[in-house]
Amino acid sequence: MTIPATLDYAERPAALSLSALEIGVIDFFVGAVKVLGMPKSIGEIYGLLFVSPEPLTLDSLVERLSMSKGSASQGLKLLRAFGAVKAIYQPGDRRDYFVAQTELKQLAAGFMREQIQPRLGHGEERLSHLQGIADTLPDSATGDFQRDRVARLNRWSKRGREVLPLLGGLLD
Amino acid sequence: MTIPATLDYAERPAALSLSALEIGVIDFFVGAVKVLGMPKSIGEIYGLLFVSPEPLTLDSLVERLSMSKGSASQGLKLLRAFGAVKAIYQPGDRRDYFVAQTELKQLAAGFMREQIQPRLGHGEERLSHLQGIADTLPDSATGDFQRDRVARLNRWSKRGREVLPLLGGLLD
DNA sequence: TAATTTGTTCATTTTTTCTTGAACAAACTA
DNA sequence: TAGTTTGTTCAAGAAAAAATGAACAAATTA
Repeated sequence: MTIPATLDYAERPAALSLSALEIGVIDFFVGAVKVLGMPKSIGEIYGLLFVSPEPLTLDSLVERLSMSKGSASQGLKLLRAFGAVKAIYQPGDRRDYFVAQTELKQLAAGFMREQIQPRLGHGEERLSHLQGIADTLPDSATGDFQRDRVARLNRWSKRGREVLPLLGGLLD
Repeated sequence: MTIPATLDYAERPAALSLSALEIGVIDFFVGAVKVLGMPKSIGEIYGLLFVSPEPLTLDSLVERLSMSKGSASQGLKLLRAFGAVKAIYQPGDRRDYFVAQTELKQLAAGFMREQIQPRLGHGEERLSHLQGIADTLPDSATGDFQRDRVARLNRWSKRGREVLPLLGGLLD
């Protein structure tokens, strides 16, 4: 009992309910989150919320994106942590409704806070550990060279701390 | 999108020939390239070259990092494309010798050119496709809303093109 | 020319990351 | 209270990314 090849869209029924514009916007965000190193489900969820004039429930995301409830729940959790999505109260309905936060500056701030800052923290720790080792290096040509390298890493780190906060200001 | 909590070079046999400082620096760069979405072999190669006072051959990288020749070759290829590593000629030796390029600004420029710009290009294409669809949307509340969203994406894109070039200037 | 060294490519294997779906808990409702 | 709806968690499976190693080519040397 096979279905004719020309009807293969029937295999992904829910995708039919997305308009060309919705598909295009989702596509855009899937590409964007890939650049930022995030799973595509994140881009799908944010993208659909971004084009939707109405708030959407978890179930409608699951249905329209043909995505598992687990992925949708996890994805929304992450997006809320970023401040990229917020839950809004709808009177007379127990379900959570979600809308996209669309201020670029806030999106960038959330990404910075949740993804970048924690990792930079680790880097700083590693760096001070390295400095400790560098200080014990012998007073040889190699020792001098390597101390210089560690000094360079410290300059990079300092420069990073100076530059990152400026980015926010550029995104108003 | 997940980052391993700890890196255990000390446990690996061939890592024995690496000093504590070398391990620490490699560790630092493995963390850094992960943040940038690159494989750890890239961080290992760059890290070892970064701390090494002498240029290294492909074979010495393979040996000291206990990495396959294939990975080392591929990694060096990518790092050269970035301008993060350069091959230097050693008289009387047929092998290629490699050194790390350590100017932060140039490293950033290479990363931008090889990784960021191409992906942004795709985004621009998708965006103009989206604009085409938006222009055909009916003159309804939903149509207006969605046209507005696409307009917002275009503003983001424009802002990105304005801001990215400024970054280079901040890294002197 | 045959053998050796050096480095690249790419199919396969391994590792890592993402998604799924079922079990569960909490909050409501009949 | 028993049943339903809503959403979360997490073990297991699927998919994607990275590393390996063997085959190959190019350059060199005996």
